[in-house]
Amino acid sequence: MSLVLQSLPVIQKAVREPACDLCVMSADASPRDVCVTAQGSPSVVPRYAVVGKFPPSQKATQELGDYLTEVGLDPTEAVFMGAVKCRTWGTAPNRTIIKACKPYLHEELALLPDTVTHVLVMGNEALQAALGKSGITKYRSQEYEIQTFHPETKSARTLTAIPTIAHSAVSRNPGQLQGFMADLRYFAARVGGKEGGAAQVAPPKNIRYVLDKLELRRLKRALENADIVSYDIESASDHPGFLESDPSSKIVSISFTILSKDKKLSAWAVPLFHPQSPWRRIWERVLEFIREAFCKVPRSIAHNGKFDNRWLRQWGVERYLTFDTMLAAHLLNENRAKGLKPLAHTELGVPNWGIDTKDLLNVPIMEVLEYNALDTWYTYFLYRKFRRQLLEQKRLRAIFQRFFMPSANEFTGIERRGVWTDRKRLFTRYEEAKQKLAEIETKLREYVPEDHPYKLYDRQGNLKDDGVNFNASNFLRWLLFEHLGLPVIKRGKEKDDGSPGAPSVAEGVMMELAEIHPMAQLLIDRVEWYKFCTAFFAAYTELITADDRIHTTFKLHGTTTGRLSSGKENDGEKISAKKQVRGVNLQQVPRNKFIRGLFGAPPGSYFVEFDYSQVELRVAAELAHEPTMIHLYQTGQDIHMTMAMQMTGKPAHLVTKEERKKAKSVNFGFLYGMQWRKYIETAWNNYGLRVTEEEAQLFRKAFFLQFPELLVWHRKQRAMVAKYGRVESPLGRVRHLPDIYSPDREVKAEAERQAINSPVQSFASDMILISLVVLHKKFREMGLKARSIGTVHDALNLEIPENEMAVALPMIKEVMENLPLREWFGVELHVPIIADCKVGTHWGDAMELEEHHIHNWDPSILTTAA
DNA sequence: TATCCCTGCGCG
DNA sequence: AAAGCGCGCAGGGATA
Repeated sequence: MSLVLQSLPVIQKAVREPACDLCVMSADASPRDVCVTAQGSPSVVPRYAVVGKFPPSQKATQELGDYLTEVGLDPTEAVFMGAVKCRTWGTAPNRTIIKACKPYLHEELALLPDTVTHVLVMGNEALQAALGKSGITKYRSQEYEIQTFHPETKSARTLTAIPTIAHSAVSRNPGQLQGFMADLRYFAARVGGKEGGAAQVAPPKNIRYVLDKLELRRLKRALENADIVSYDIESASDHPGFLESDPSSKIVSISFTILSKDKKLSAWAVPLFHPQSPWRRIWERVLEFIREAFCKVPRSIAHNGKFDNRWLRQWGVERYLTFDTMLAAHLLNENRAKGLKPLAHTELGVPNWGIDTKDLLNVPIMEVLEYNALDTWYTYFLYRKFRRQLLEQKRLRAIFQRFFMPSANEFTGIERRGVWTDRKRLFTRYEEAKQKLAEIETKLREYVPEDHPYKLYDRQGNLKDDGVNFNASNFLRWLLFEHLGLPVIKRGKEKDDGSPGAPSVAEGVMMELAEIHPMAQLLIDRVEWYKFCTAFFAAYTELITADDRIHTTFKLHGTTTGRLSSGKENDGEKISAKKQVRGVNLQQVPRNKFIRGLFGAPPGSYFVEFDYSQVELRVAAELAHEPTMIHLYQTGQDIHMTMAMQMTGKPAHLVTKEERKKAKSVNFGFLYGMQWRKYIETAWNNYGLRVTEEEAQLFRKAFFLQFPELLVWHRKQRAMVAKYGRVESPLGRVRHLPDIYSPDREVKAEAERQAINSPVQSFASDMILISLVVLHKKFREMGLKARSIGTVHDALNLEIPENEMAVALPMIKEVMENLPLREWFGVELHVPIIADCKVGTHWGDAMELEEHHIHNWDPSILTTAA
């Protein structure tokens, strides 16, 4: 269908200013393209409006019209407007331009006929112009009001705006399509006049508010007769990280949606510590009253239930979670937004029912309870939908049941347990680090001139601060490249306006500058100590709990491949205006004794690390059926060492650990599609090694000559993703790569490399999750107190009592090297899988055990070796 | 003051 | 023409 657009005469007459010179755009445009106002189909009564970046062009509108048609909207019933009214080529609209043009748009909006009540706002520029907000990914998918008032016609209007991303962004990155279409469907339903959008699920007819003893007893009976319970807590804490063990932490309310054994559905909300709660003083007893009935319900559902379970466990409620809707959503589509609200929106068509959860204690109790109950209500309906989808996909279902949900439950314990931290070392070493940093900065200051253009003055003109900042600041760039006149070796990203990026002050650049100026080496050292102080010691000292342990949150939904991410509970959480809540990522603890030596096991136990040796290379060898690699592994050889020998030209016994580690990054680089140019950079940055272009090309060629099947496998993955738009790991984890259909070659090539990497990374990380759940079961069966305390991608960290070591070590090795892959997934490996073991009182001092020491544990080997 | 984007670097 | 993958945290600078 072709769409013919014309300017709407009423709006054009009132708004258009052909001589507009409020910004630079008009100078670039031909006269007829200056100040192009609202367009629509003549002789059709418009029913909705669309705001984009520019006035609609025929081609762009046609494309958009197809999307609109797909969700049931008639594009001829639309009024199209631009945030910027001039049609130009070459000039990108910045904030100043959008601001200048904004009044025109609001005049247009004020003049829209009454048949138009909803506005689709597409892209960040339109968002800025229509709503005065910036950050489309944050504001999309929700409803906002636009108040318009036209001074001449004296007409006031309230329009409902629904922002989404620009459809041009969708064409470039097809990965965005799903969320975009959900937004359009939602918009279409609202234009259609349906209250609550395209809601497929109605809210509960009534919510049972448990405010007295009678209702509490009824709730208990309902739980006793329940087949399924969906649950959710609201919590509050003075501790900014919301750690449940903080003395100030309380459960504000708890809610349930219950499906009884005779299939009746009901929603319940129980106020607990809320200030207006009738149970406030005895809330813990109320929880205890329903504890057993709640824990015995056969099936339990929650959205990110690991969080709720940690808090409930703090007050003695041990509820095993059988179905987590967030994790199911992630497994079914790793790319989508996983919050309850966005999922209810895209999957059930339910509009946001949110309240500001930051200040729950000051929200009226009934609002909190309703909100809390709706959370469980919609969680229940998400469960029904996702359960059906998982039942249809056997392999995903196996993953979900065999180890995804079990490991989620295991991480409840791991996060609560935390990792033991040597308090004494922590605080003394922090002081040492600060001292070291101060020494470096003293030396650096010798190169700072008395006069420099970065001094800061207060209002009285007194010197406030010396403006010296050795971080990657404008001051540092001035000092190095203007004052000292050192050469600019590399620049950052080009600016939007085409001007060159700022000179890079990264380590690789400093390594080159170190040959001509002594300051560069000092800066390299400073960066390291600064990072130690701020990102590690500051966070550790702040977050260590009274029992000498540091806790992190592991997200099972944190990555696209199935790896875990580790860090703070909520991204972007803040204490105050300036200060972020600190988080600890226990997967990025620096690999040196100074910092890894802070963590360990308390007296009476050992810190034990089992890691899969070269696991990604082994998996790649398996997936590629690479005969040389497989042979090397079957004969017990080390591919990283082979590469290290090639790079250094040293024989095996002279290659250092550090050199081998660096060769590793080169192997992974080539394995996953790195080109020779990037290899030159890698060799220099990681290795301090100068490689010529010829050498780089030779090395890469040699790598693939040695392992020729890898290239065949690369081709196979590229063909696979081109055909299906997705790839799968051997266990059936799916990585959707819609960007493979992008017209942008760079975007497409990126998707191809991801298609190569993903199955490998997925499989390797799933091996650790499987280890975790099998081991946990073994520990329980064998009555051991040994426990996992965390994972680091291909490694499992444990805390094992001294008297269990002899039994635990060989058992763990046996389990990890012989996972039930055939029994659970029908997968058979040809490459041997090896788990290496390190033991120590502290992580940093842990010693690698020889195979016979694993089978014949003797604590004295730790001391005799030292 | 709050937010966004970028740089830089810690880990696998 | 050019292209390793996967993360989280601290900080600077621009902008409204």
